[in-house]
Amino acid sequence: MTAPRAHRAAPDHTHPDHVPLLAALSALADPVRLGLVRELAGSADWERTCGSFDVPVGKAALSHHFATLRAAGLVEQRDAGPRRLNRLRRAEFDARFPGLLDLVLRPDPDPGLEPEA
Amino acid sequence: MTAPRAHRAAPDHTHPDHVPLLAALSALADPVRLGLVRELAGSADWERTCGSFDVPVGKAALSHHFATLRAAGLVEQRDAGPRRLNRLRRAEFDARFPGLLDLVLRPDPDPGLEPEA
DNA sequence: CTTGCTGTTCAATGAAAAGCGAACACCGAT
DNA sequence: ATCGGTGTTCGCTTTTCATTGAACAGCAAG
Repeated sequence: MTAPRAHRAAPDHTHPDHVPLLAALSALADPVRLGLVRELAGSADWERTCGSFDVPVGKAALSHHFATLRAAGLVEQRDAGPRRLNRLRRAEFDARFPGLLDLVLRPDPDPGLEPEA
Repeated sequence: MTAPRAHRAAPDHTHPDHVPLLAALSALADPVRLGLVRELAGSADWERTCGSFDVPVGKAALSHHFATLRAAGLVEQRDAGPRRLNRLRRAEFDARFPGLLDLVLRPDPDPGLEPEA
């Protein structure tokens, strides 16, 4: 009781182990969320707030995307005062879907090269 | 010219090398297409016709799904008389997105286990 | 307590995609 | 030429999902 507990409602997380493959794929099959994951992977744990990401959407949409990422077991969030800190669940997610994160974080070899002239 | 050429319009394929990651993920992030890929993986090349798959959709939707799979570099199709034979582009797709097909074809360890009581 | 910042929720819109039935096109066989 | 089987294309409906603006809630500081 003496510990400083958060009065804010804790976000509901889903552990990667309980995430269906389809949910994982769906979560990653979106340009905004893909950007979030990649950007998050470039930072240390708990170093990024939700608003610190460079995405072309408003706060509302952003909040929804983070909820999706939590439900897919990709992101863990912790409250720190008014802001919410994020962490990529690298090891856990990779244990559940080996190689998937590696694939997503690997630089795209040839996204849209023209076939031929 | 003496060779028996197909008068039918050949389906337009996209080589996996030219497929963006997002397109690959989107193609696989669908229950029907996921089923098609898995079922196709269980058969030898050019052994399955489009209509031979056990999916809960009509022909029209099925045709659309196959078009998506072709565009994602997952499936190659060849005309054989009135029917269209399919092949999973295992090696090529795996070279472009290492591990992704393995992941999809791996039996799901724990899709929907209840968290706790 | 009031202000300011962060993030979530609500209600609604718009766009994308999946679905179907019907019509059409192609091939092989009769 | 006609027919049966296979698959595609054409509208059209329905559903799903991303997005927004505004309202709301929590926390920190003044």
